[in-house]
Amino acid sequence: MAKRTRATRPKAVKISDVARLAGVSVATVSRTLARPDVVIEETRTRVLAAVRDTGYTPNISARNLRVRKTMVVLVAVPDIANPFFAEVLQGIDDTLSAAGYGLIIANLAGPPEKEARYVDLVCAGQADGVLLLCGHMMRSPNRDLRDARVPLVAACEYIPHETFPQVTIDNVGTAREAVGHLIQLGHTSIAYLSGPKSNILEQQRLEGYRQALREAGIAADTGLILPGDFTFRTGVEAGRALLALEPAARPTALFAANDEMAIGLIKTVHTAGLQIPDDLSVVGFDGIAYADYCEPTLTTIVQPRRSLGATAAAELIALMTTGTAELRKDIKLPAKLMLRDSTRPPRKSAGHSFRDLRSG
Amino acid sequence: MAKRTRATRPKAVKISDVARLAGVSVATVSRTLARPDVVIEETRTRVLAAVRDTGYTPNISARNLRVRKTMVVLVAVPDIANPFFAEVLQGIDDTLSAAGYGLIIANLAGPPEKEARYVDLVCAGQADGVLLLCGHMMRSPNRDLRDARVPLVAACEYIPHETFPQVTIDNVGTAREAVGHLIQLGHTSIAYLSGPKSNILEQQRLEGYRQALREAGIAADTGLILPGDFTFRTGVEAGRALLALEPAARPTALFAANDEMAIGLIKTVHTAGLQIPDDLSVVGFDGIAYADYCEPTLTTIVQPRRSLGATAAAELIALMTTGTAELRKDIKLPAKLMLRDSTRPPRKSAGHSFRDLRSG
DNA sequence: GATGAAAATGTAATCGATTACATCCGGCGA
DNA sequence: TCGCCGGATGTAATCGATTACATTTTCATC
Repeated sequence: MAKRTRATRPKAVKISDVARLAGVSVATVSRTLARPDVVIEETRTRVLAAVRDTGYTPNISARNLRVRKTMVVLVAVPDIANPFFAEVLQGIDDTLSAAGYGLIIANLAGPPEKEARYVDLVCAGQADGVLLLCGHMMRSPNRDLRDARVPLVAACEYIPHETFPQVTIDNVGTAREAVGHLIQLGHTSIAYLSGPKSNILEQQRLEGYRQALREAGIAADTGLILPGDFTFRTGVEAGRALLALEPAARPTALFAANDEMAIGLIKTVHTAGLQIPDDLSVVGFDGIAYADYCEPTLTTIVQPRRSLGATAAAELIALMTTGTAELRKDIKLPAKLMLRDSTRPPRKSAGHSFRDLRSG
Repeated sequence: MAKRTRATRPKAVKISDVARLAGVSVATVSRTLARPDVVIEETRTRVLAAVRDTGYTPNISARNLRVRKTMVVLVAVPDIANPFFAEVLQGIDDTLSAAGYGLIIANLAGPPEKEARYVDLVCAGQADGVLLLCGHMMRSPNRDLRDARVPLVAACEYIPHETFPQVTIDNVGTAREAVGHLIQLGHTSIAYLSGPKSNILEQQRLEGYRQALREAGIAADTGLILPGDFTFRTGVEAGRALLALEPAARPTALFAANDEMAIGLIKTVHTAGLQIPDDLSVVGFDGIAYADYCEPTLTTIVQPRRSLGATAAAELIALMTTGTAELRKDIKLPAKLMLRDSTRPPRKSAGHSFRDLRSG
């Protein structure tokens, strides 16, 4: 007489079915599956046979309800279509799914109410932990993610003033190294193609740029800081801005806060007739796959994308299983400068680093 | 006295707490939240106030256990780092999360036992539906995804001999159109850079290529079919193969089964001194973002990536909620040829389509 | 063979929500 | 006034697994 209002999934084998078939109690079945060593050999084989025959698999909702765990973690990603994050996600996925966790991906590109929905979901206990790749604490109108009393770990983008573990690279130091490479080559007029000012990565990379110039005794010229927002499009715009300058006033090198902008810029100035790297050396940041595909290939800072994800995931697992683990608050992973075809000494220079050329 | 073996999440507000505070029964609270119209105004406001004061959110595991639903769908993706799928995922995510579903992403790049784990997970009732972007039926050693008795929908890659809905583009027809464009321009020696032979998309695109040649009365030259596997690397290799040919024997145009290979090939032959499109016209397939970033920009077939995802998701939702809906088995979405800078009439030709030049 | 500890298994409470069914109450028609 | 109807709410069964505690079995030892 059961009238099915909604689509109902039929007949599921449950633990009591297995128990009946094996001639044991449900407790024994559960134990056989959870801790095989505590049941006697003979019972175990009987139970396992029954499990196989019935095709039993435990109902996860029931288990979760009982043990108060969900075995899923939520990963907040700024933009899933961004290849950089896609690779970080791979690392996360590898580690987490090996440990038996499922992951819900919260793609924050899109309407902001989505973020709120995800926060509520976590607060409702739908996840055992959260991985933030998004550079900010997620909020919903009434709650904060912290209210969820769930372990948090951040990766890639540093979130200031927080106490949970964060897995990042040394953006300041690596940016300094990138610009240092240009200086080594003999460049003294080095532009910076920036990200959105509010972004922490942008702030750190800009700081690295400044430090490198300062160390080399090169005066920072604010006219050489081009606005951008990490997208290809703004790279193109920056390229046009460069072309609009008097040739003599043009920088001989440029450090871009990420690869996408660098590639956009290169494409633009290259089509306009500038030679890369002869007329302009370019260094990017991130090490996305296309940095190695474009023409010329891009010298860039390669971030350990998979490791960033995997490390953060491992840290979160530790946190989730052992409660408050030893909080390694700031975990820095090494990023390295990958030399490719987009950098070279400036034309006028002999190739040595005559740092005081600038003082004219 | 509660000794916490595992990390236990503390104090969760439950429905009975709300009921007590509001001075009503749990049933009333549940009803207030599920069907506000059946409780009287005064009670409703009292309950809602209690909900707000306590910060109550229902325990999803408990609800799922009771109503036998999970509100999550599993999405099987061949490779999450592939920008094409990343965008399809966006469409899926938009639609699904708007409808209140969470999504578990099964990234099939990686060890095959992962696929099995996901199959088991679905069979265990952990998902209400599955979206397959992977071109094959998922399996685990003992089970098939069909055993899960859960709605399935496939998208992007067609899976033959199945009865569930599939959302794809007309690969044969669009490939024919792409090659037709080259023929229109006057090309008669047109190479094909193929995908892996076992892949259905490859088979369909190859078929489209053949049809276009046949219609134009051009004899298919199997020497012009270059092996590839959809990766950038094989595009590079194909480029080298092309360069190794006698200049006179080289095709004047090439159709690549996807953009990534096309870009790899262009980069390779371009660095070697061939002019694109003057010496070689190239058409790609997919319309990934980089097709518009590379130098020259790539003429390609643009797939409606977001719509593919969104449509498939919508179809799955229909299936999940209304049981066996009207099964629109094959849903074809339009893809369009995007003309950019990588195609042009062949050098010798006047630019008109003198199709019978070949018979010379 | 009795004894007790340890090992194996069983019983039943529990997790937190949904919902069929029971109950209560007010109002309306006869 | 009685009885009935229907709307609002309460009671308690239920979903399916885990596990504390109870009970039974095993077995080494004297």
